[in-house]
Order: sequence, then structure tokens, then C-alpha cells
Amino acid sequence: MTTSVIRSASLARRERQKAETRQAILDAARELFVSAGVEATTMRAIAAKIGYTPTAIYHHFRDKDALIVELCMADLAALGQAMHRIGRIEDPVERVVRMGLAYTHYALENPSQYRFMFMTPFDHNTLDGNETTLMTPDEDAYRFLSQTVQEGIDQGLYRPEFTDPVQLAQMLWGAIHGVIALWFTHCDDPHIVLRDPREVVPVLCDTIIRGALRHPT
Amino acid sequence: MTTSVIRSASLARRERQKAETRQAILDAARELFVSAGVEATTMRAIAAKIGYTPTAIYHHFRDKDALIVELCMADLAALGQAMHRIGRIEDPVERVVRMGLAYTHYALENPSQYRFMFMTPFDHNTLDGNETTLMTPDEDAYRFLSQTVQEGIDQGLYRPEFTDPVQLAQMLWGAIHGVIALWFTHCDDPHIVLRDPREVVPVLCDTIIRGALRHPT
DNA sequence: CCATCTACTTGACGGCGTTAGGTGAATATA
DNA sequence: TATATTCACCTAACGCCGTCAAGTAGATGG
Repeated sequence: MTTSVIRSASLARRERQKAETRQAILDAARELFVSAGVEATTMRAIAAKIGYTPTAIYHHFRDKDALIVELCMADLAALGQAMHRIGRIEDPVERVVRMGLAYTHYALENPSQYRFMFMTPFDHNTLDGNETTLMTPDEDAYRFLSQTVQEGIDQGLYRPEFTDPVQLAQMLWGAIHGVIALWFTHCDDPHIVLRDPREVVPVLCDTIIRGALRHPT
Repeated sequence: MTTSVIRSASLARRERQKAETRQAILDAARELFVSAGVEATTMRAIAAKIGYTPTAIYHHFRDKDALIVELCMADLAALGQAMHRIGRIEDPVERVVRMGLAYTHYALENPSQYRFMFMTPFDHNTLDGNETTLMTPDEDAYRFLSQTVQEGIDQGLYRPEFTDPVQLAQMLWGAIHGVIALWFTHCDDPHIVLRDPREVVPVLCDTIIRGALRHPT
């Protein structure tokens, strides 16, 4: 008994230390990814930031992609939570608009994460082999949107040609994403004049909703 | 006289040969960029494809970015032409919709170019130092869109709250871009169900336009 | 025939992600 | 307490990458 207690205690300590190192790697990687971009951040830089050798990282993550995926999953979860935090506004149409604005807010507050989550072509095979993935919180937010759209359809709020919740959800997500993505890639481009998405997205949401509603207000 | 003629003849031939090599580099680079992606294509691979040494490329282009920019400019010009080829449909609203569909068609026919032109963060300083840039054909297409939107505003076709052509153009461009971009980054993602943009964009255009028109049909 | 020019090559530099093979301290066993 | 084992981390290297300094060789020009 005593030995097993001691054993499990020291084992636990070891595991805690390992988890701490792992977390230090994640923290360092996140900060560098955010400040310098994912591609420009090197394994060597991450390691140097926490006083380790580059190869040490490989004892905690299979490769750079696994590191990226882990951070991405956390960000997707945060976005999903932000969506759910909107809670249950009764009117599914108003809820959809609120989701769009929350999404935009999140994107502009976390540009680097957003870039990576939705603007980086993803090798989702990498993600699959990872672990019994937590059912992709990502799908969480998308499903949440789809469900809200579905509610509106069921209540007969949208024009009769909108029968496919996937299509309408894709339109809404895509439209907002596009304004944000265009802003991120071209806001520093002197040749292309763009307004701040915080200004454009609300109008865009209203316009799409007005165009989709059976009885526009 | 004779000498100068001969001189200019051989000079011309030399220059023609150099131009041919330059074009061979561009062709090889384009094919590899399209088939394997810009990032995954190496200078060594481009050179090997045309039987040269990697360093030979540097006698024709300052660096890899310059090569990319040159191809990108050509693609932007092609897109601009596709826009202009729509010609002068009288109704500025119908013209805007047609532009959106042409844009979508172009994007899906040239996914790799599209990715690079609009989904890759651009260091436009690189572009500026290039040459007296041909007034960015890119701005051409965007300006074309803005002008068409402006016409609709001038004719009082849009609701009174739409007074800023930049905002409305950005909404339209952004919305379509978003559906396309989302498709490109997530169409292979088993967790996210998406419809083909060829199906979604027309509906999206109609919906936005209906929401923006003063007197929806 | 010789000098010049220049498109192209050779060989290398530093940096990248990643790996094979140690090392040494904490742990388990006796 | 002495020995064996584990394993988090390191050293050194591999094969890639974009790029460059210093040639070379063959055409051009006088």
C-alpha cells in the first residue's frame, strides 16, 4: 500500500512536470504564432523561448502540425463557447444575426487564430489520427448555426425557396467570413480601399436577412 | 549603318532568347504552382523542369516572390478582362450579379491562381518596387465593381441607407469571396458539409441584391 | 584576333523540420 | 543501500530550402 501510494505520488509528480513542459511549449508556440505567424515560427524559436532544445518538443508533439492542430482545437472550442454564450434568444433570426456579430468580434480579436482556423488549408487527416477527437468543437459552432437556421425555416420565417439549412448557413457563414478574410489579406493594400468589418458585417447581415425573410420588416 | 543594323539584329536575337528563357521559367513555375501549390514548389523544381540550374532563375527574377508576383499580375489581368468581357449590360444591378457569377466561375476554374491572388497575405511592398506597375489590373476589377455599384446608387435602385459604393462593393465581393474561400479550405473536410459554390453563389447574390434593392422584384 | 559581355554553372551558406543515438537524473527493485 | 530501469531532454546530423559569390564559356563587338 505504502509503496503504491509513494509510487503513484511520484508518478503523478512526474506526469505533472511533463504536462507543465507540454503547456509551456503550447504557450510559447501560441505567442509566437500570434505575433509572427504560423509559417514564420520555427520549432527552434519555440524551443529557445522556453529554454529547451528543438528536439525536446518532439517528445510532446509528433511534429509541428500536431502542435498547430492542438492550438487550433482549443481556439475552435473557444469560438464554439462564444457562440453558445449568445444563449437562447427566442427569435432564431435575431439569434443568427447575433451569432454573426459575435463571430466577427471573435475573428477581429483573434486574427492570428482566425487566420489559421479558417484561412489555412487544413490536412484533416492529421487531425483524425490525433486522438478520439472531441467531436470537433468547430462542427459545434457550424452545427449551432445550422440548427438556428433550421429553426427559422421550420417557423416559416424565410422565403419558401430556402429549404436547405446547409445552403443558408453556408451563405451566412461564407459571406461574413469573406468580409473578414478580405480584410485580413488586403487591409494593408494601398490599392484596395476597404471599410472596417465591424462596420460592414452588421449591414451585410441585415441585408442578407432582409433578402431571405419571407416578410422583411 | 550596316554595323548598327547587324548589331541591333544580333542584340534583338539575344534579347529574344533571353525573353524565351524567361517565359519558360514562368510557364514551368505556373504549372508547378497550379499542380503542387505555391509554397510546395521549389526553385530547384522549377529549374529542373526546364533543364537549368536553380540560380539561373535569379538572372531573370529577383527572387521567388518576384516570380510569384509576375504570375499573379497576369492572373489579375485575366480576371479583369473576364470582368470587362461582361460588357455593358444596361441594368447596373443585373451587371453586378453577372460580375459575381463570372468571378465565381473564374475562381473555380483557376483555384490555384485564386488562392494565391486573394487568399495569400500579400507583401505589396514587393509589388511596388517592381516596375511602374501597370496600375494594378486588380484594382481594375474592383474599381469596375465599385463603378457598377455607384451607377445603381445614382439611379436610386438601392435602399437609401446604401450611400457608400465602397461598402456595398465590399459586401458583395466579400460575400462571394467568402463562399469560395470556405469551399477551397474546407471542401475536403469531412466534418463540414458544404454545397458547391456554383449552386450557392447565385442564391447568395440574389438574396443580397433583394435585401439591398429599394424595390425588390 | 582579342576584349568584352552575359547567360548560365559550381559550390557553398545559413536556416528549416525532423531523426538516430546518447546522457543523466529520478524512479523502481532487491 | 546498491543496482537496474525509465525517460525527459540533449548532441549531432540528415536532407531539404532560398539565395549568393565567384567562376566559365560562348557569343558579340572592335
